[in-house]
Amino acid sequence: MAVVTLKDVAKVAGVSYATVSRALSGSPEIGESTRKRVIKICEEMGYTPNAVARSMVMKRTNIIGLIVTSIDNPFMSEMTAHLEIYARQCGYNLMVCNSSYDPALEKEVFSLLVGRKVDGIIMIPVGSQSYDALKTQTAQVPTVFIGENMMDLPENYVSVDNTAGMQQATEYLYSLGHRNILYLGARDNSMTHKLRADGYYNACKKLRIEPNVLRNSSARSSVQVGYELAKAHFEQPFSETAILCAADTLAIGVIQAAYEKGIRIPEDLSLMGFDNITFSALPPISLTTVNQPKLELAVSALDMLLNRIKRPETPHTKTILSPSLVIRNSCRAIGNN
Amino acid sequence: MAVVTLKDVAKVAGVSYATVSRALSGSPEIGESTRKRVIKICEEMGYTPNAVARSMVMKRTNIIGLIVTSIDNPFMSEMTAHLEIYARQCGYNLMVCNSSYDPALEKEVFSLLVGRKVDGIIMIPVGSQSYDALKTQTAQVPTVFIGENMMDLPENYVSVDNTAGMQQATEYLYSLGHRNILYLGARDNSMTHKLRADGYYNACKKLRIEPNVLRNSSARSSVQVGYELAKAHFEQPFSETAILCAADTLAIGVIQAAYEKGIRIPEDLSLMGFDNITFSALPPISLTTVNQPKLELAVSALDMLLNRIKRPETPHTKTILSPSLVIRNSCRAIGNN
DNA sequence: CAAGTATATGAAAACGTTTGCGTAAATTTA
DNA sequence: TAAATTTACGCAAACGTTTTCATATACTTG
Repeated sequence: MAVVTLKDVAKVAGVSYATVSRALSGSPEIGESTRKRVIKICEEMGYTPNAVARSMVMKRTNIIGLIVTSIDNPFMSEMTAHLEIYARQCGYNLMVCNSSYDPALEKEVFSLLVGRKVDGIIMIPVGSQSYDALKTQTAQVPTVFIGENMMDLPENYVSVDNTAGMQQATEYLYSLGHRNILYLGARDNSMTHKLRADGYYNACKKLRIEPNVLRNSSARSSVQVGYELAKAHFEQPFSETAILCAADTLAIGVIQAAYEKGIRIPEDLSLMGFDNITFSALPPISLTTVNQPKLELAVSALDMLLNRIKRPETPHTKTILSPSLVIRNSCRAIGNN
Repeated sequence: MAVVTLKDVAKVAGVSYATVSRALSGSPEIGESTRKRVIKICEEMGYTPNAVARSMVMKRTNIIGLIVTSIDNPFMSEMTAHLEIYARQCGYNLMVCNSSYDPALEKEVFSLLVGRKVDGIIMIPVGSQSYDALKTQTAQVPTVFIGENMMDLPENYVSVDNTAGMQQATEYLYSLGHRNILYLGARDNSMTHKLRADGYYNACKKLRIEPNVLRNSSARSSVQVGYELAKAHFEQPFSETAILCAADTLAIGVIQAAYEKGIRIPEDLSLMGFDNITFSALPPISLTTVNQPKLELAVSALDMLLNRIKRPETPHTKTILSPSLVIRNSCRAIGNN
């Protein structure tokens, strides 16, 4: 069980351990014959370099920390998968932490990762307020935020153009003939949600239709919340021909409430979401929605982080990606003339 | 940006760095007054211990490696979330890697984690054959497998009693009056699937009904595969009143195929799955299924691993947990007399 | 109060690498 | 062929901790 180290190899090969190190690192300061001989011995002895010791001297761990609110959330887990695969290709490993939607915990795991000397941190923050809480911490290690739009704050982030996406969604419904569109699930405590609502309002103004918003006063957008909001709404008679949700999860809750009321989608009511989580593609759901390009978000975020790791002095950058419409079967055209 | 180290603190405090170390580690070999003073200075200077350096001397990283086939799979991501939270409570961080269902990659990331000097590895293997491929590697670091039943192989694993679960599912359908039950999706290359099929056969024998199996010849159980199998099956007239699927994903594919054929679930056909992935609870799906207790699997696996880390000489252990029926709305009772 | 014991602290080794510097041998140049 | 240059390698420091051992001081005890 004794682990074989550089020194062991050096002893067997009859060279100094500097030579072994150089043989392995591909340094030019070494003779070709010795290199081959040393490498052969390394293989025979089953030598694996100790990454911890290397980190110690190189002052670099090749680990990047990832903080997400909750891994078991389709959006996050998909992002995580993309990030892990791409990071590994770039020579980095991922240390993953859940913040569990708790700002205090978010701060705690951030410190933990700093102590671990990760080379950088990518995080999907609990909310925009994370910025203030983490201001001192993000100064200690290169950090990139994903998903949450930090506006003009001096932070690095990559996000989707939430406003344009929601505007596009509204216009799509309009193009199908809908004039009475309920916007369901606007939240006040999230910049992302504010921006999405803006998109809806913009479209309404442009298309000259009356905005109609059902707010979500809770802190999260979950299936449960969508269900409750819709259920209450369906109690009274309503005149909307379409519901546009601030998130896919909400839309799935609406489906449930509609089902219970005998309201058919899309025959009786058109429905749209936002995010394009994996669920939404499933045949029994088949939700028309706005896609967040998760792979591109992941790749951009990592590229941005790697850049900052190389050149920490670079000014902060933001990348805003374009969302796109994903048309499935939850909306139908209605006569409108 | 200069990071403050133990030595810096020692210099300011006017003590040796051994003393600082002791003050922080809660060693009793230190005067109460110095301890307080040192700790205060640490806080003032914003000192964070360097985990890498500590790992170096302690020969322990407090990192555990997690290898999953694919993070963006509801079963895995839920397990990962449980594992991360519990591991952190135990003082460990998680380094997560995707094997992407590729045995070669699985082997590669395993070595990578060994080089990282993780204290232990938890893995959801690509398949039972992973055992042979990794035999030499699992000898290098404490390893626990999750999900896949390794039978009597000398490995540590925690799994669910797949046979009992599927038997229970079959019996449930029987109790609802079903006598003609199609078992859909049996795979040959997976021990887990073999055991599940065994459960179905056992029940059939016990209940004296004729087994009826539709095999899956591909390597994975996906929604797509379920859809294709069911679609082909539905082309000809069939007499089954219920379909029991080897996995929830398959069942969701069946729902799609049924929907397209105008077959209503559960009115025309009862349907069951296995795993209880998050999807299955969603209202438009509402699948009756067999639950794998994911939290318990995660906790048992980590406990088992931590034990082996403490006492590597312990003989191999296996834990088999009990699955349980989750009754939702995809099955109905039929007259049978 | 002397001798012994307990307590608080410092010095230094160790963990396994990478790398700057020095130098002997090999090669080139004049 | 002597001098200059290049090449190949070894030595040892450094990275930031923890911990063993030694030791000086303070406290106990008879």
